[in-house]
Amino acid sequence: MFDIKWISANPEAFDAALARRGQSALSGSLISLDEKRRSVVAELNAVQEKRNASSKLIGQAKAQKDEARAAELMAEVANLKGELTSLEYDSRMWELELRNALSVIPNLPLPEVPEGADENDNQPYFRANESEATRPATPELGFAPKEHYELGEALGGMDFETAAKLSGSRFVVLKGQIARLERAIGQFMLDLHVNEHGYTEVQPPLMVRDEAMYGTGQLPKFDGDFFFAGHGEGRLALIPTAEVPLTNLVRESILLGEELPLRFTALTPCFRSEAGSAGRDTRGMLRQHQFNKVEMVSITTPQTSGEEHERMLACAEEVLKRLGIHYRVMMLCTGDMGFGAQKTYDIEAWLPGQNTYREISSVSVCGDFQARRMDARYRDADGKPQFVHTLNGSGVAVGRALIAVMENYQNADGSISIPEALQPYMGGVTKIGG
RNA sequence: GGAGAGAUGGCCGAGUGGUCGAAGGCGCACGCCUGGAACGCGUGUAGGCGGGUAACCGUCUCGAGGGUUCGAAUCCCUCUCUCUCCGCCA
Repeated sequence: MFDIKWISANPEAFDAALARRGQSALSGSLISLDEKRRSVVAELNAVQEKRNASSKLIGQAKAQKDEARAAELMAEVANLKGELTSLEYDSRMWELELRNALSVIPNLPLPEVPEGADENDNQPYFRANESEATRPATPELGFAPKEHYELGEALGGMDFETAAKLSGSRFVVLKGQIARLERAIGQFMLDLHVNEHGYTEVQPPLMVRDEAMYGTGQLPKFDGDFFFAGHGEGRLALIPTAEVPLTNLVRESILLGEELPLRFTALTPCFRSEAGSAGRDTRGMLRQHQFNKVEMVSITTPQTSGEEHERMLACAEEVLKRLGIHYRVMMLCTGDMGFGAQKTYDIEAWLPGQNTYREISSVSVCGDFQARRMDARYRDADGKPQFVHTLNGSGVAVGRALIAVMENYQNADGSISIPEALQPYMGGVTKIGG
């Protein structure tokens, strides 16, 4: 959500940034909408002022028992009534119109974000002092690696057929040590962020109101991408990511500057309809309707969101370093970024079975885009309320981390070694199968 | 699911139709007092929107929305949420 005042003051910058996202110019129509709105509001205020002044005089006249004077004033005010009603209606309408127009505009990319159409234009990202060598190496398997579902099915721990009987496609039943491994990965990551990265563990609701979905930008534009459960007359959305409840934790509030940054993390199931991805990644558990994910959310001041973004990326990377899984970091181009993001880093894990990198985490800074939608503010040094900045990142997707562990730690006999970091969570088990 | 109570500023709490954005207290900030503090005294202390370079002015907001009225925190309707008791239940 954008500040119409900012757009009015910087129409060229606004349209230029939109153009980088492949959107046509909007400042002209938005500004004229706002001008109409403001002129109605100004008129409404003037009439209200007149009415209020007269009403006070009526009170005084009545107090002095001057009924004649009171009657005269009352007649006067009665005439304003129709005008008032229609102005109130108009101002509400223009307000809504402007809000609706603003609510479907995606966030603007930061200057350093590379311009591009799709994922092919994303750019590898390294910090200073960082290179391939500072990240875990690819495994030297010495045999033809299998894909995770081949391994999982052979081990009897991954059952897509039965899941289909229960729920259809894009679901899986995990069993035995594979189920335990999935749990271990989630626990390990959650503990890492809580114990070492300073995040507060949260167990949020998995079903949320439309308002919460609107706050983080999932609605109104992407209604078809989610599951909804009927609830009374209305509905509740099954969260597509814990970003929604974690970020909305601060909605409609004014925080103290000293409280920031706030850092939340949660391990939750996520639900996505995958409506637009028929035929993509249909085998295995890469793309499911339901999956677990550890999410990180930070609430910061505008001054610190940039460095928090780097910090959050490092927190997510640390998961892969500890698991010893090779990965790369990509800075998403303008065409590949999500609706609410100003800048996004994707972490892509190396999957030997697929012989490619696949996204396992996405870390975004949203500026005040979500804060405006949620009305989440803090008091700055002058005590003035300002919108916070919000960030979110996976730390990381559990289902995909399971895939990565299985494919990277597979042995020639189809067994899977357990990375050291996970062994305490597996009751000391060092290998599955074999 | 049944019965009842309630929602006011950072917090507590008064206010049942008229000058109330709202008494009083607490908290907080600043000033005075003090060697320094406490005490005491004084001043200030919500947010949105519109106008204005600004000081400031106007307007809206007492859970949300609608209604009655010249005028609503106060009256009426609907909704949301919270609490208590009963029933059911992981």
